This record gives sequence, structure tokens and C-alpha cells, in this order.
Amino acid sequence: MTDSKDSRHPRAKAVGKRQRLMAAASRVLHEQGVERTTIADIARAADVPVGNVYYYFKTKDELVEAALSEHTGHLEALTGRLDQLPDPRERLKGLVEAWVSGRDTAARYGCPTGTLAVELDKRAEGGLDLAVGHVIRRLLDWVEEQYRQLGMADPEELALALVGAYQGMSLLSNALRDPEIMTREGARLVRWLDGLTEQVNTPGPR
Amino acid sequence: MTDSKDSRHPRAKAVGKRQRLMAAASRVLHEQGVERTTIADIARAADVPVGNVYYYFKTKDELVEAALSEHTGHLEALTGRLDQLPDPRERLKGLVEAWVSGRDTAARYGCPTGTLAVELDKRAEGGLDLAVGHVIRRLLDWVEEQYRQLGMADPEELALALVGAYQGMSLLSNALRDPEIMTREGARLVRWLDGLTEQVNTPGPR
DNA sequence: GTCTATAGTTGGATAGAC
DNA sequence: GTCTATCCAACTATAGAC
Repeated sequence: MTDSKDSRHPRAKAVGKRQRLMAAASRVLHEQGVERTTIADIARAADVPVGNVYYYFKTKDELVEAALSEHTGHLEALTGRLDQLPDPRERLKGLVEAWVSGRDTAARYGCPTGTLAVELDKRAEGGLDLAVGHVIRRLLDWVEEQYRQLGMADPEELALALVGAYQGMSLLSNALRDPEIMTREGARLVRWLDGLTEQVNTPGPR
Repeated sequence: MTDSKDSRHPRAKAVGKRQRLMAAASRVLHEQGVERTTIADIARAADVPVGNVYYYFKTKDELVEAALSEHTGHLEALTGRLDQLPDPRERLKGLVEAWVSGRDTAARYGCPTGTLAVELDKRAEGGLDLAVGHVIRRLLDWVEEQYRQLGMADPEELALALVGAYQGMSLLSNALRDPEIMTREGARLVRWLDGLTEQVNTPGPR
């Protein structure tokens, strides 16, 4: 937002603030967790006066929902870029590389979507917990499609194993505060993807 | 507590209450999450008057710590039982079976230790986050030892992969509310453990 | 559309009677 | 050791001036 006082049309500033709030919500909720984050925290991070937040988001849950849709957006953007690659195997390897490139964040705060899923599961109201499930489902489906294109048997199972491995290594890396776990496990997954044709079809943890 | 008013020695009732509080804390914190759980919730679940809780645990964090040590206890008990088995491979398979047998709880509330790790990571104070790391480390070490006894190369890596797979499948199963994910992924892990010897694993002295 | 002030509620923690 | 009453801080959400 370089032009913070422009006079395009009435909407201009509003949209800017809404976007800033969404981005801030996504970041702060990930770092501090949903329950520990106050509306004031998000307002501050977005550089928006506290009271004004409620003009854009009527409840805290709506902010959480907004953060979730940010995650969805990032996921779509990533898979969209990977879809440019001609080979499904390269697409999957690109996905793993993207995960590994986020190792420092993962080691410090965990996987943004995964930790959100854990937190929202405990949050009874609003069915937000099911919404996270949809985001994860979407990733699962994309991965499954790649395996299908590779002609693998049981692509659904393989997708669960790959995404599960990512969630698992993120959690361990976070709990032990060690980004190297992401690097090592990522390398293992890439190695496994490379050897796919030779393997039967079950991806052991190796 | 059938004998709730016995007169053994002053400690008798006190120990009972403390134990009840620990067990209740462990269960309720897992189901509702740390932040959403109030002292009153735990007191109610343990059937102890609210105000009395503070006699046993001075802060909420101490209750969380107590719950964590309950988890440690369960883990020790499990590995202790598995250590009775003569074959390391059977011990690992027994571990996976134990995980799968908890599928319904995992699908509803996630892995007790894993979700706790995620939550405590966001909880700045008290270094409780590092304490969860120790529990996970302990599991990792035990698994690593089994692989070592099997003569596998890089047992540390294999331990990370196995425990990571468990954390990942718990999270996915929870996010998608599907216990079958635990069953399927568990079967895959067992299959992989069974085929271990046939697999190549870095040629060299074993 | 923007912002301040504040209402209303919840929950951790303590004081102190029994 | 047990329990009640209560203090106090924090936070969501709203009312209403500008």
C-alpha cells in the first residue's frame, strides 16, 4: 500500500485495509495461535485502528476464516505454478521442495494449515474445523491426481502418505525446533519419488 | 474412590485428588485444547471443588505439566510392555498397532502428544513447549533403538520417518474426521516393517 | 467509512474463613 | 487440608461521535 491516501473511488482504501487485515491475520494467527491472538494484535500488525476492524470483520471467527482463505489462495497459487511443469513426478518433487523451502517457518511455528487444523478442531463453534478439512482435502486431491497421471496403483493411499509425511515432519521439526528435519525428510521423499517406477507401490517411510 | 472418607493417614485423600486431577487434566486438555479449558472444567471432571485445585497445582501451567507427565507415563508403560517382545520388528509392529487402536480418539481429537505440542508451541511462557519435545524425543529414541537392533542403516532417519508418519496420519485423520485413515496408514506401515529385510538399505557393514 | 470509549463477560489467581 | 468469595486482568464486541 504505497498510495495510502489516494482518491480513486471510495472502495480503494477499504479494499486495501481488508487485504492488509487478511494478510496480517494469516501471519499472526499462525505465529501466536488462534486463541492467544487478540483482535488488537491483528489490527496492530495490519496497521489498522482496533475498533475499525469490526467494520470489515464482524467477529473473530470471520478473521480466522479469512486467514484460512489466504492459505487456500497460497495453495492454489503453488499448485498452479507446479501445473506448468510437464511431468507429474516433477510436479510432486516441486511440491516437496516448496515444503522444504519453508523449513525455518515450519520449525518455528509448524505448518500453517496443519497447526490451524489442530487449533480449530478444539474450537467448537462455527464449523471452521470442517473448513480446514476442505483445504487439506484439496491438496490431497491434487497430489492424488499426479500419482494417477503417473499410472500408480492406489493413488489415494499414496497421496495420504505424502501429505501425511509432510504434516508429520512439520510437527516433529516444530516440536524439536529443528529445521534440518525438514531438509532430511524432504530429501528422503524426493529420493522416493525418483525411485517410484522401480518400487512396487507402497511408499514405506524410506 | 470408594472410600472417600477413610482415615488412613492424612495423605491418602490428598494423593487421590491429585491423581484424579492429573488424569482429568490429561483427558480434558486433550479434548478441549489447552486454551479452551478452564481450571473449572478440570475440577469438574475430577470431581474436586474449583477453589481446591490451587492447593495441588499453583497455576494452570502446572496442570498442563502434570498432563504432560501423564502422557510420558503412558508412553513408558507402552514401550515397557513392548520391550517384553523378543523381536525388535515385532516391537515396532506392536507400536503401530497401539497407534491404530487409538484411531477413534485420534480422529476426534488428534494425537494427545502431537496436539499438545502444537498448542504449547504457541504458549510463550514456562518453556512447556520444550518439555513436549522431550517426550517426543524419548519416543524417537526408543524407535531408533529398535531399528539399530535390526541392524538397519541410519536408524535415526527411520525413526523420524515412522514417528512422523504417525503424527501425520493422526493429523489428517483428525482434520478429515476419518478413523479409517489410521487403519489404512497403519496397515501400510506394518507392511513396510514386514518387508524391511528385503529392502536395500545402503550397502555396507550391517 | 473511521475511530474512541466502554460495556459486558470470562477466567486465572488469591485471601481468608472453616 | 478444604472451600467460598472475590479481586483483577484481558478480551470480544458494541454504541455512537466524528
